[in-house]
Amino acid sequence: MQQKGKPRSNQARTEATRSALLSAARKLFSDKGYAETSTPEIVEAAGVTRGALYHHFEDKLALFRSVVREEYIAVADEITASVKAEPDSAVDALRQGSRGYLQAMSDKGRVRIMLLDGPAVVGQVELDKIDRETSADTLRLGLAEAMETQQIKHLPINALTVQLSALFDRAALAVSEGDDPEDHLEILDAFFASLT
Amino acid sequence: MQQKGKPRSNQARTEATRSALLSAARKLFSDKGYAETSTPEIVEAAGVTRGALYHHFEDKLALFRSVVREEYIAVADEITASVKAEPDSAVDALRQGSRGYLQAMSDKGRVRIMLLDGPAVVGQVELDKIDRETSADTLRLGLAEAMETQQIKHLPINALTVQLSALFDRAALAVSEGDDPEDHLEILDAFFASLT
DNA sequence: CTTACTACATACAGACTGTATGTATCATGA
DNA sequence: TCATGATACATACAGTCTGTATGTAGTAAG
Repeated sequence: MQQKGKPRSNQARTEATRSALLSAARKLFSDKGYAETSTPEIVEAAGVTRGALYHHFEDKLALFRSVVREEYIAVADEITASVKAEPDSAVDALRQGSRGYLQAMSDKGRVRIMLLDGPAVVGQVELDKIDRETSADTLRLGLAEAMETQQIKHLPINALTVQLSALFDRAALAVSEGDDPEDHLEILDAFFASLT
Repeated sequence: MQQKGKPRSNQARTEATRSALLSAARKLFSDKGYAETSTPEIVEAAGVTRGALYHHFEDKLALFRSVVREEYIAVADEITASVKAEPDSAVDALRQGSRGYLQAMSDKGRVRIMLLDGPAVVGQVELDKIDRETSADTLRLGLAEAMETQQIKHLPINALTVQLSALFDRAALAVSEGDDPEDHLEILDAFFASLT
């Protein structure tokens, strides 16, 4: 029977520690918010020491950024999965995507990290960058193509992308506070219809 | 020539101190954000001591809330002033209001306080409450009336109000980051048109 | 098997928040 | 007008947090 001195490769150690930190941090940031979560709390929940945290992450902010990025990736995956391979039209794709997004955001912790603390802590500019990287800029590209193929009106593409995201985000926020998703989807559909 | 022992009524003292604190706090919160602004900094800028701050405000958060409320009031006033007494239609009122809002939010500090730190620090729910109180819920009431008078489609009023606000907010945010206001106003107009 | 490097653990300095307590100024009733 | 109480602060302190510096154990490499 092996004592506590388990031999593990450095790579395995790093992966285990980083993963434990990210997981513990995600839960605490979700539950209490970034500012109200202390690094001592995080490391205790993760079963490591602050030394480990500051070895793997530059600071508390860098840890939060990593958590945010993981959330963005997870959401992008869920949306992709929710949209059928071949939507009937660009608007149909938007409709499916908006439902997928609201579904993916039906987690209060996720809303807090991505829509409340995220903009304030890491800034909207960097958040947009993360979004583009993790979502492969799907929304913008989809809209651009829909414009080129005359499926929707020609409008300023950047502004349109930004504002559509805003609609999705605030809908998710409202739903997380108890609003009926269907009400918000109805407004979204009305907007999509106006694009044709 | 009066020495330093000026006699002032308690009311005057309170007003002067509170005002100095709010003004200094507003500038610092605008420039550096809530978390990065310390109470020692605030009181130094205001020319008072931390004792005065904690005498007039329960804590740093309460001071921030007061700053936020003042901003909401200022913005509501600017919007009201920007909308002509008798708009031609409900949609026309929306158009004017949206321009007034973007104008009022053309201050990066204001955007930071109201749209970035605000939601994260005081929470979206309480922010919405402040908004309703300070704006007299103008947007919602205007939309409700426009629906009754058949000027715009019948849609879930709460969700519509929330999402319209979202469009305004994100447009203001994007403009504060350098986007062209006209691009965003064009999208807003398209959305307004979709309501008729 | 030695040497270097990685992955931590521990200790510490500086700063910040909120509170407790002390003091000066103002309001008030006799 | 003078004592008494209330208000508006000022100062000191306790507890906590962040980031860094330094020390150590486990791992990789020759």
